[in-house]
Formats: sequence, C-alpha cells, structure tokens
Amino acid sequence: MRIASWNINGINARLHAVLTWLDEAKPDVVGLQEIKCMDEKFPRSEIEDRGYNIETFGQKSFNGVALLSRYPLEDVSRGLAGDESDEQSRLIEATVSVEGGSVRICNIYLPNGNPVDTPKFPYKIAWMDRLNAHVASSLRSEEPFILMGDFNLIPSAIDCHDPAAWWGDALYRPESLEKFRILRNMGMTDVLRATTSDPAYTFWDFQAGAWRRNAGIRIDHIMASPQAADRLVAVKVHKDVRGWDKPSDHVPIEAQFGFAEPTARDAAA
DNA sequence: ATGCCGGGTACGACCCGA
Repeated sequence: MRIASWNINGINARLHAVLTWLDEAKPDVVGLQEIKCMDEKFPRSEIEDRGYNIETFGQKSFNGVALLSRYPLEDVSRGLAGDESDEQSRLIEATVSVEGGSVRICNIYLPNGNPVDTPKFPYKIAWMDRLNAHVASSLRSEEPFILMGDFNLIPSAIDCHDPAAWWGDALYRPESLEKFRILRNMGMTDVLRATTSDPAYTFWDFQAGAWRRNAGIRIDHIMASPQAADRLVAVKVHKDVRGWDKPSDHVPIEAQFGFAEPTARDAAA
C-alpha cells in the first residue's frame, strides 16, 4: 500500500496537476492539505473517475484537508479535539481495512505559526499539544497508525537549505521542535529520515527563485506508529512535480507499507 | 527581504502562506 501526502495549495487551481500525478503515481491513499474550498466546491467527479473514494473537511478560502483512497474510508473523523473554539479545518482521519487488519490514517495541516510574536504562534504550539494528546490516545490501540501532512516544521538542520537563516522562525525554533520531539519519543517514526540521511526537501517558496536555487525545506512528513513502521518498505519524495506548470509550492511525499504484502523484514525472518 | 510569488475572494486590493 502506497500512502502519500501533498499540500496542493488550492485544489481547484491545482486540479490538472493532481489528476496528472494520480494517473502517474497511482497512490492508494492520498492526504491533501490546503484545498482552500468548502466541501461542495471540491472537484469530486474528476477524482472519483480515477477510482478514488473522497472525504473532505473544507473551509472557505483557507486551510481544508481531504483524503482520497482506492479502499473504502471508514470511521471518518474531522477536526482536532481539545478546543471547541477552533474553527480551522486542519485534520481529517479515517480507517482503511487491509488484509489481516486495518490502518488508521490521519491527515493534518499543522498551523504555520508565524509571526511568532502574534497569537498565531501560541495557536500552533497549543495545536501541537492537542495533536500529541490525540496521537498518544491513538497509539493505545496498538494498531498501525499513520500521521501525515504539512507539519510546518523543519526537523533538523539537514532539512533546510540555510539553517542559520531559518533558526527562530516558527518552523524551526525550540518550542516547535520540542513538541515534535514529544511526538517522536512516543514512538512515531519519521519515515523519510528513517530511510535516508540525505536532504529531501518538500517545499520551495514561489519567491526569490527558491526552486531554481534549490533553496528548499523539508516540512511535509509521514510518521508511522511502531506497528506501521514495522511494515515500512520505501519512501519517495516526488521532487519533479515542483517543476511542472502551475505547481504547488509543496511536492508529494509517498511511503510504501507492506500491510498485505511481505516486507524485507519478513524475508529476513 | 513578513511579501520578490501566487491562491482566494471578488472586481480593487486585501488576507494569507512559510
């Protein structure tokens, strides 16, 4: 099973790229972020024609997340618990049944948090606290759990073209990193970093020739619970998509899990 | 370079992103 995350920065502006990529990459499950539309404005039919089930959690103009899946999406949940006043659409989660069990897949658009001297930053940190509580609760099931999305978080210096310039930004500062560390310390594996020590950027700004200069950052992540990480086969960042016409500023990250198929770990056993 | 692009809203210029 191949699972992907992609911040598409406006589904309707990006529909052609999304359809082209779905046809090419044929992922089984996709988490989209920043759909930037209400549920009724989501271009369902073109994607359904490709064989995907769709669940959305939209919002007018901003944010908004969606799950696409070749498998049925069950027990769909929208929104992050812990703050009744939070009206931003940033989390959608569902269960996908696989041979011999099921995997819970959570797709997030974590708040950016800039500028740090405004309420946006405490909102981000509180959101990460709420996310960590949700993940801790989910892990108690001991079932495979995958958390993916745009985390707006640079995990380490290698994930940034210019760490000194970024240090102090909401994406790369101690308070944000501490919350991300708590997530990893409860057993969530950053699948990209588990499989390579090379840079693998997922975002290049539209401005200042960032793509041309390869001035990127890695902020889109797929995190696997212990039971999911056991089944990890491969990870790929679809970097070429950034060079397409009218691209998003983010590219897809994809992870393959051997939930139904044998894995290298099984072969070694 | 806290706005150099670029989307959404809505039709003139703002808000927002990382």
